[in-house]
Formats: sequence, C-alpha cells, structure tokens
Amino acid sequence: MLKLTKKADYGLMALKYLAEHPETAALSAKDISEAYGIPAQLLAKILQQLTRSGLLKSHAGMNGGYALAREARAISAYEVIHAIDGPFFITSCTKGANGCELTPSCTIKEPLARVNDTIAGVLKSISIQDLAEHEHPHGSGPDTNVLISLTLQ
Amino acid sequence: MLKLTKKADYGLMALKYLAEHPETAALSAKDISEAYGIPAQLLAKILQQLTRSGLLKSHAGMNGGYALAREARAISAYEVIHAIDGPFFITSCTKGANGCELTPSCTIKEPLARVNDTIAGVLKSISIQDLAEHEHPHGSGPDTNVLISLTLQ
DNA sequence: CTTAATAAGGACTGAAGCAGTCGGATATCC
DNA sequence: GGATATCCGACTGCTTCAGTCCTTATTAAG
Repeated sequence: MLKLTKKADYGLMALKYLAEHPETAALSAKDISEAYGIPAQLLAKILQQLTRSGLLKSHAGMNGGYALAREARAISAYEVIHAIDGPFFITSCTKGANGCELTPSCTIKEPLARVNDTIAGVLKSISIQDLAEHEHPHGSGPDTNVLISLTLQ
Repeated sequence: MLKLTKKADYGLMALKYLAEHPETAALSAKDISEAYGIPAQLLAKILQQLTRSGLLKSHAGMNGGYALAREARAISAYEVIHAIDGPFFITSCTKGANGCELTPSCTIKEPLARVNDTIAGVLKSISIQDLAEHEHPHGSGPDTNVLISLTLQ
C-alpha cells in the first residue's frame, strides 16, 4: 500500500536524532530508543543494519554507541530506506532480475517505472540534515526546493 | 516497502485495457483476465471495487461487462490506486484520524507528509489515457510533462 | 582482571495483510 | 428457463512485518 515499514521510520528518526546531537561522540541504541519510545532491541537491529550499510559507525563497549558515518547533509533519506527495506519498486512485478511473470502481458510496468524513479529522486534529494533542521520551529535555514521533471512516453 | 499491491496493478492494467478498446460497449471480467492471464475471480472483485468507486460502469447479463465511467483522460492512476488499496501514507504513522501513537516523539512524519503529497501529485497527474497511449510504440501524442515542486521547511 | 555496558546476530513467535479460491445470490438477455 | 454476467461474503494459505529472547563478542572503567 505504498508504505514505509516501521523499521524505516525508526531508522530515519534515529539518524535525525544523531544529527541533532553532533556534540556527543556516540549515542547508544538504548539512548535513542528511550528518546522516542521505540523497542530497544528492535532499534538495535536497525542501527546494526545501517552500520553494515556504511551510514553509521559503531563502537562497542562502555560509552560506545553509534555516530553518523558522514555529515548529515550527505546522507539521503533514500539511502536509509534502501538500507533497511531493500530496493523498492512501486510495481509488484520488478523490471529487473527475474522480470515480471506476466511478461509481456504486463504493459503497465514501464510507465510506472518512471514514477518509481521520480519517487526515488525525491527521496534522494532529502537529507537527514533536512529532517533535523525541520525540527526547529520556523524561519531557519533556506528552503530546500526540489524540481522534478517526469516525462511520460 | 513502498510497493503497490498486485490488485492495484491488475486494476491499472484492466482500465488501460478498457481504454484501448473504446469501440466495444463492455468487456467482461473474463475477457480482461484472459487477455492478461490474471485470475478471473480476483480480477472480478477488483472491477467490482472500481465500480463501487465510480470509475467503472457495470452491466450484468449476457453481453454485459464493464466500461469506463469517464473518458480515460479523466481517470488518474491515483484514483485507481486509492479505490483499490485505500488511502496511502508513506509513513506508518498516519497524520490523520487516530494520529501517531508516538506523538509527539515522532518528529519525522511532517517532512515525510510532504513527500507523500508529492508522490500523490505525481500519480494524480498520470491518467489511464497516458498509460494506454504509452502502449503504442513511439512518436504518438505529446509528452506529458509534469513539474513538481517540493518545498521542505 | 573483573565487571558492566555496549554492539552483533541468530532463532523464534504472534499478528497482520495479501493473493487467491469457493460458493452462492442477483441481474439481464435470448 | 437457461446461459452469461455482475455482486458479495467467507475462507484458506502464504508472506511479511514487528517484536522478543538468548547468546556471543568487544571495549572501557575500576
């Protein structure tokens, strides 16, 4: 139904939280889970995934935790979602790999692939920094204005 | 994972097929299901949903079937998806109705709501006619060029 | 060196949604 | 009345998601 999983939501929230606390060397999964009321063990697994994907750096042991692997401006929402939920396709019949079982009857996937690319483009244009800045009430920072051109046919 | 259900896919395919056969008064669920290799009874339920939503007109009895309730140009992909899959929200925590259980800790939904609106805008800008025209190899019809402006903050 | 805090990761469960089927009821045309 | 349709509720199998449990490895502090 065109919905992000909760895991992706949690992941975005966690990265946003990290971006908002740049002064601290690292924050533990417990810290973040308590800040948002997210199940700690679930969030831990998400953060581990993000670490494997190179978006976070982790440090075990006391005073360990997680920190952004790059600056918040250089991490896009797309990367986070992709790392957690895997590659997404708006159509159930993916165009790549094994292809669509209905091929060639499914004549709809090609136009929708463009929609897919458009959505991906939007998500790529949004950084964790954008999410973090948005927190602060109003009037700060320049607008992030994104223009997308979708051409059918 | 940001994916349309197969039902929505089937619905789009069916409406596209109807748009490609404007000469016939009505096409039965069986006709369409055979054209695409879709389970007939499943497609029937989908077409019934689209009828209830006012996108199709149905006619029982012999030589009955379904026809577009409006011209193909006036039916958007968004309407089809919405009729079948219901209202979609990219975030698991919907902003409306019961709200987010995590409120106010979930500070991410507001920026993503804009993304949601953008996606909806893209889907609203694509008509069944666009999908049907795309079928014909190339060079026909004007490009459908859509500009979307997404403003964060 | 011991202990506590932390990440890492596999296995499992319950719940929900999706895809598809079955059976029957109603409407329409011949 | 029979053939062809739509209409609609109930049901099943399957997959995925959300979350938990348990164990192991790593690191810093005392």
